[in-house]
Amino acid sequence: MSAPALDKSSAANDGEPEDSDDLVPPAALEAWAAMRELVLDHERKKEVCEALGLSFVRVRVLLLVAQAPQTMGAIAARLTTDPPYTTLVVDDLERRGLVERRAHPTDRRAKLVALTPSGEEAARRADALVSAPPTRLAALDADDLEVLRTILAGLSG
Amino acid sequence: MSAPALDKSSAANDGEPEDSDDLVPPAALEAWAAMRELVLDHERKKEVCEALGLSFVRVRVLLLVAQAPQTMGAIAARLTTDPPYTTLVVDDLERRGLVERRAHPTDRRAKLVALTPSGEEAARRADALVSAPPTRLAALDADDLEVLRTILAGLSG
DNA sequence: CATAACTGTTGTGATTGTAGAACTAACCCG
DNA sequence: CGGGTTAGTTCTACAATCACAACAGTTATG
Repeated sequence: MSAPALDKSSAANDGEPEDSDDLVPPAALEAWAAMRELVLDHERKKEVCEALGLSFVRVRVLLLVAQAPQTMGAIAARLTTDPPYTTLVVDDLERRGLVERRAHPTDRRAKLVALTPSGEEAARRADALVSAPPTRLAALDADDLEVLRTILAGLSG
Repeated sequence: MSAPALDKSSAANDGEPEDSDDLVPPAALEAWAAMRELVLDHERKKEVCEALGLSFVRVRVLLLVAQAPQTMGAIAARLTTDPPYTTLVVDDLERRGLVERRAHPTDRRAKLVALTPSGEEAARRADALVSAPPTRLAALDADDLEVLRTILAGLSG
């Protein structure tokens, strides 16, 4: 990469309540930039989508529901899609036999979206593609990787 | 987050030439998962888009061209959009006075897309939002951050 | 020079995602 | 019970993205 032309002297943000720190350590900025580049460069939306024959939102639903059955609201919140569209997407996945809507145990209004067996299979394939680290990461020293893992493990919310 | 339900015993991928390693260190898998979660969780497409009044592809073009003027082809390749759509997006940005098409110095077919002054201003604002690290990252020890920065610096391709 | 390859554009159409109002069914609370 | 709220759906209209074919101008190649 050549030299970036942007003056990044003030990377503080103004409006948002989140990360409203005024003093961000430079090391954090650089580490963040490197991580962003690594992750965003390696995104394989195209590959995953055409491997499963699904649009990316649908894959995200699959991957989310694979962790645990979710209500429609939870899915919408996590994917930042509005309720109508969420309904549409889940309808489609249900029509394909990948998910099913179950009754919510305590709230009869809500529905729990869960994977069917073939949905699990699809989710597994998607996950295999998505969670394979890029070569340049996997090629690091075992020691460095261990350090990375340890530090980053503390961040998982 | 509760326990994931997917069996990730084999995260090796089959088809792609890239990362075709069969032996991926577990630490790499975990580090990768943590980084992905951090980056993808923190994406602020919505905020950036409504801050600039532009769709996300347009913001990406701005950010890309901010590094250095690019040909249409280079933009299309980097954003994985096809040429026709790239033309459309750059047209729009040009109409808004954020970028301009200049003549390519050596190839008269090609055009170099560069930022106008107000485009630079917009890119600066976008960058400020996008490159601000999440709080949980910035909140790490100075030592840990330094280690992260050092290890990750070696990966920037 | 003639042909082939490349860069970018135009035009058309399909697919995907976004936004809003209106509605049903179920829950909650006084 | 009755009014207010929530979860999800339907319907509508629209913006954004993607895909395909055809084209002009320029460059490269034999």
